[in-house]
Amino acid sequence: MSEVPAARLVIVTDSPARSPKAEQTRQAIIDAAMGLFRIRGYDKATMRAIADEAGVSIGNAYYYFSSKEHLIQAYYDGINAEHAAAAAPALENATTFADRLTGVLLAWVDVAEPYHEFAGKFFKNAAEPSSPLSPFSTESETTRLAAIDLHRRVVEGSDIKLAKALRAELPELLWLVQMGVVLFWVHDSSEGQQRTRALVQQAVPIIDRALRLTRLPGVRGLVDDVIGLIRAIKP
Amino acid sequence: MSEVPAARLVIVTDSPARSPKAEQTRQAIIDAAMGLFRIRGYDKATMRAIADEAGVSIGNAYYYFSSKEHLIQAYYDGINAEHAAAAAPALENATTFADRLTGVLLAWVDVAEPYHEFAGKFFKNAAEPSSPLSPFSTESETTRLAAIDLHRRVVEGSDIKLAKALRAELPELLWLVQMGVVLFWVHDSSEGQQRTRALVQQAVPIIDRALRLTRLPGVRGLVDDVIGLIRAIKP
DNA sequence: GTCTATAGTGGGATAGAC
DNA sequence: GTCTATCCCACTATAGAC
Repeated sequence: MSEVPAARLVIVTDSPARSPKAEQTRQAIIDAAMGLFRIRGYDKATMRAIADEAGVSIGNAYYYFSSKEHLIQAYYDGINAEHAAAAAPALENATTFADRLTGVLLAWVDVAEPYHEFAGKFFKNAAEPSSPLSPFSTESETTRLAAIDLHRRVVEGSDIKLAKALRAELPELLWLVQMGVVLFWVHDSSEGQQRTRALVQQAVPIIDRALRLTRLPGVRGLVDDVIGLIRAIKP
Repeated sequence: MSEVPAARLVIVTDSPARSPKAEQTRQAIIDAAMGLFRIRGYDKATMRAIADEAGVSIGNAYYYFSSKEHLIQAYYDGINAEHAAAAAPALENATTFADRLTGVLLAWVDVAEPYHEFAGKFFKNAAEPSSPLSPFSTESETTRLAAIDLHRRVVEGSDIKLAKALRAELPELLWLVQMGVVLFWVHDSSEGQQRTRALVQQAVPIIDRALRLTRLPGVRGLVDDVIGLIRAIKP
């Protein structure tokens, strides 16, 4: 259940341009950090210990990651890349909207599971608006757009029929749903995060039904207003 | 616009039992902290500076507040008390559901405004499950229940007609809406948080309409499922 | 460009005397 | 309840090796 994924996280940030050797060092630091985060927790995994474990000097660790938080950012990027990979089967095989969305959301829970224990520390920093780690920040725009794109594929490959305007906003709305799942997941201390999985499995059919109801005559006007509001508040 | 409220915040936590002298010291620390937070920002308002400003030693400051974050919690409690007071006129005078909800939500924005700049610091606690400051934690249950109670009064004093089960869950749902508003507000850098105010004013009528639609035949079954889900995931 | 070693700063938090 | 002294750690600075 709580195994580290066999494959290494392959990180895709754009910090210092890579030589093979540099890449190796960089990866060693990330591996050491992730290992220590899991064993000791975020606070007790000191930069000294991480550098030590990776077999480099503190100075060198800071050469690659300008703060302890940036180390987390690397981890965050890794989860996103893994998520895209883990979601691929669902996006290839499932045809109904509900199955596709469930597949993508559960894939995230699977991918994130090994890091659940210290994830709180990470999301804590992410929740602060001034932090570059915030999912709403410009710094994490690339990551965010990639995640939204995943949900664009959920919608586009599905059978669902919706008003054009709603369909256009839906990927972003589903990304917000995913953020909600993450918030729930962070607080979920059940074995293997079973409660989060149950939430996804029960919530998705409801979302699916709600979306189909938007074509109902009495509801359509309301949906237009919601769309209008969304567009008004987007920066 | 950004004035500190003239009246001192009277804090209602339950940390060390009060002697008059203790109360005085405690309040001096809070006053110093709030002043420095606003002038220098959270990070630069060091515990040393706060203790200094309050005329006590660092050790003494930690005697009253076991961490810098707990200093913020005291603050948070103060905002909630102020919010209840500021919401009272709306709860006494407004009769429609929409007006009552708008009044309560805008009262929060008014009360919180002077501290918008460093508010992000305490908001990030929401995301960290292990923190006693999390709005979902058992430690902040009293505060949370008081806030939910405010929304219970929004519902009870209003003209809205809803299915019994939905009506029972509504105060908690409205509290979640308020958390959403807080999330938006924290990221809102517009002058006087005008965008948040606009959001509230546009979103409330939509919520109002959506709630009234729940009595529609095609929608009723969906609402029952949502209620079922909510009850299933509540711990 | 990659890396080491080391010395130093500042601030959150604590121990223990009074 | 209050203080002083101290610890620990993130982070910086620097000087230089390969």
